Amino acid sequence: MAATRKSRTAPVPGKPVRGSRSGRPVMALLDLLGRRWALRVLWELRGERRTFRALQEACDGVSPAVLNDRVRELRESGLVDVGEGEGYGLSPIGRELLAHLAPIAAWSERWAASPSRRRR
Amino acid sequence: MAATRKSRTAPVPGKPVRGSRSGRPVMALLDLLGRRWALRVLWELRGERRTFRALQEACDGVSPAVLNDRVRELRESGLVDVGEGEGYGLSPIGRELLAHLAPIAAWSERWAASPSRRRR
DNA sequence: CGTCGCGCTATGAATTCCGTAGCAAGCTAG
DNA sequence: CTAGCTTGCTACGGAATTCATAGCGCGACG
Repeated sequence: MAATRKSRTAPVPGKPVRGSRSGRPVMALLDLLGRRWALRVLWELRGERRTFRALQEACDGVSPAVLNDRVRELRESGLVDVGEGEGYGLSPIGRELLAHLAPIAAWSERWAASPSRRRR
Repeated sequence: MAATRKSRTAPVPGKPVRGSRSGRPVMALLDLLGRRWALRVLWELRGERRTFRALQEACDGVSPAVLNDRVRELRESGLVDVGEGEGYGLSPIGRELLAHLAPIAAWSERWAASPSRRRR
């Protein structure tokens, strides 16, 4: 079919997702956030809203095809919304998720200095 | 000699990673966790340690090639360790990360029931 | 020896992602 | 009206990643 190109379905809690048939919300989340640029897009929206092109630039020039896929999935899952002339931004529940991601950014600083990060 | 196959390099804080040249730890983390199965592997190790095959089964039969890649990356970044005859498990700092991921699982339950997941 | 489970590799195909180019629509100014 | 600009997004070919399946080498049994 492919109305346009590819109509990949965004992972939605309550339905089976890639890698899990259980339908547990956490599995849908792990699938959604495990896609390339998904976490980064959310991260770059943590502050103010951004237009498509501003978001693309913030994500180090990610290709618009992929960005559009991620943004659509994040909108379908309700984490991101669009406003007329306002660009993209986090929805209320999306902002809740980011609130949990913030301490992880702080953790990553400790991680960077961690001695357990040995290479081999 | 790491691998006969292409040994992809794990993202390491302090060095440029895919999609970001800044070297900021949070970018390395977003790259590391944005790879397929990475979050899921950490999630399945949140409890007790698991052997390679047990971990594979827990992840709905992910292919061993990918699992080995993820596990190697997670080990190189110090989040996961291996014990002789003990299988894979979280390192101390890895357990710190999971502590932050736990409330996100609780959040996902609220997300699943969220009405904002229906609009647009 | 035969068999088992283990960690892990090999391989070819399917899917996803990337980089670049460019279109249609909505301005704004001349 | 026409030219020039920005914005959201699609097209396309090629590169990278992920997938499913088969199977190797090893050690522990019996």
